[in-house]
Amino acid sequence: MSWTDERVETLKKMWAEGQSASQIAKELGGVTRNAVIGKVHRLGLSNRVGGGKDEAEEEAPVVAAKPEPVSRPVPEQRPEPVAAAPRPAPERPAAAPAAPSNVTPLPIRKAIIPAGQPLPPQPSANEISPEVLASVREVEKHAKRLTLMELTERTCKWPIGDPATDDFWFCGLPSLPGKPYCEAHVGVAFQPMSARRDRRR
DNA sequence: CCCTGATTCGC
DNA sequence: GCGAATCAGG
Repeated sequence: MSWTDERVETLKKMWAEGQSASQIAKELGGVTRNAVIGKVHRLGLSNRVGGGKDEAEEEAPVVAAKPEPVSRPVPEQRPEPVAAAPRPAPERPAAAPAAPSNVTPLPIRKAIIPAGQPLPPQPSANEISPEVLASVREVEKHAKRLTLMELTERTCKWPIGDPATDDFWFCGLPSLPGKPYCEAHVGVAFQPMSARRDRRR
């Protein structure tokens, strides 16, 4: 692969957006993150913050206040065509995590049905043992609260909170090799048929 | 160990 | 110019 104008453009764009070299490399394909970094330097568009080294994860403010300057209500034009939206978890386990939000320590949540659909399936979380639920809730206290963009192949992609509000993030704990979720969440996502059969209490 | 960018240097 | 190897750090 060579650095065609198009590829360079993608590189510039993504780098400007703050994407990491590895993410850019993945997007472009055919190159490693080293190649991307090398190109970035050759293009002279190195530092993007002004700091020197390291520039990794960033604690996402729980509530991102509106960046309204001081006296400029002018809604600046944001020409962001932004490429394809990052895809969520690729697979759908037997018991899809429809709304694990009911286990988060949040104030009373308004019953919002974002899709406006009846949500027929609803794999009733009642079929999950109290022990597992308890451990999951415990684990979620330690969740890394990652945003969609911060997820990788090795981070738990279990959604927590209400997608319709700002109280939404992903578990982010180390996922099991080959699995989309961490140990605790795999436990509730993948349940053997046998264990699912009339487990009442 | 996972990840990040920075630098070097043979090609 | 390119990018793997290496380095330095979180």
